[in-house]
Amino acid sequence: MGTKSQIIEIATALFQEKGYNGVGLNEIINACKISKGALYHHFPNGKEELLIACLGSLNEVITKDIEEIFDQYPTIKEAMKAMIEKLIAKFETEGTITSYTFSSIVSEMGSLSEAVRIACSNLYTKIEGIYSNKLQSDGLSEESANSIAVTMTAAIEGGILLCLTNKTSEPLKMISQVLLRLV
Amino acid sequence: MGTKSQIIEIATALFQEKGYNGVGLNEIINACKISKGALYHHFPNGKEELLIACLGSLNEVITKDIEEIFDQYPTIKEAMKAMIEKLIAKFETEGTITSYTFSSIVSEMGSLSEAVRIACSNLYTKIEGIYSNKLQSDGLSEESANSIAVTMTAAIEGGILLCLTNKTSEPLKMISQVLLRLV
DNA sequence: GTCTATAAGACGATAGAC
DNA sequence: GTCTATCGTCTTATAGAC
Repeated sequence: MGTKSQIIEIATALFQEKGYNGVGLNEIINACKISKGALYHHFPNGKEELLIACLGSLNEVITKDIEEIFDQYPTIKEAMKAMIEKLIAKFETEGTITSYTFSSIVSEMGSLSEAVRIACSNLYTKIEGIYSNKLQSDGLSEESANSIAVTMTAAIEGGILLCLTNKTSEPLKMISQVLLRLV
Repeated sequence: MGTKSQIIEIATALFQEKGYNGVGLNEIINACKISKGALYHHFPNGKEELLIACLGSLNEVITKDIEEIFDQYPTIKEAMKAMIEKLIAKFETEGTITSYTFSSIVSEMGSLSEAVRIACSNLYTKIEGIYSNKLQSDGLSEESANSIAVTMTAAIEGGILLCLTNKTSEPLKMISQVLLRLV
């Protein structure tokens, strides 16, 4: 079923870029070239159901994407370096970053439901898990690996915000250097 | 001039918590117990003018607050530790963090104006500057201090997002430990 | 400087035809 | 499964009285 997954794909990018409240259903159906009726056929409970579907899809995409990079490189140092470089390259060509971030949705959580919070929490947990596993296979203790994994997740999410705000990829470049010094 | 500054104060907290698009003018005037006419008297250009006033006010408040903490402690290590502990204490008593974060506004920037982006950029630059100065007075080179300052800014902003998402202060506690190891 | 009343439009959501 | 038409609500913003 192409339509439903196409809606999810397009809506995900819009939500990441502008936030949940920053995107209207009209904007989504225009971008997808479908009608309001079609949208509500696939998501009978409306906009928030669509958002949660987007977060679920994002979970799969991000996990697959990051795991692929992490399988390519033997140590966390190399894998992390490659991952952030990919992020920077995308930012420099496209002018925006949507890849591994959903801070736009998280930061509006004060006006969203508990189901959304849990979906976001699952996503962060999954990302942290990938980092932590690689750190442990590099020889770190579980406790130490978890702390660094959380810091990496936070620094990258924050770094993306800084890049978008300053319209330059410098913050992520600096952060990459500093994070690599941690391991 | 009580009214105008009161509007700014209340609106700032709401914007930080729910994002720019997550807060309506009606919510703001109800919280301030004023009328729509009064709001537009003080901010003739409407909601975005109010937002920019809020970011300017936030600039003063955050700077003063962080500088006060940083003046109290001789090294960045102690100052940063105290700052994050203050953040955690506030989160644990109030259940939310609005203090030194405006990611909610930044992350909606895709749907906001250039003037807003610049106001946010100024804020991040100012915070980074405080960290960097302290790092340099601790003996680090300018280049090294700047990299670490940016990483600290990003990690704290990201850490706040993780705390709000997971409804626990653990992420900031872990991040504090790791960041302090950097200096 | 603050108020009420109102405008014009966008919002999310629904009904019913095809 | 997709469409159009519509509903009620909420949005930002304005006008004009006091």
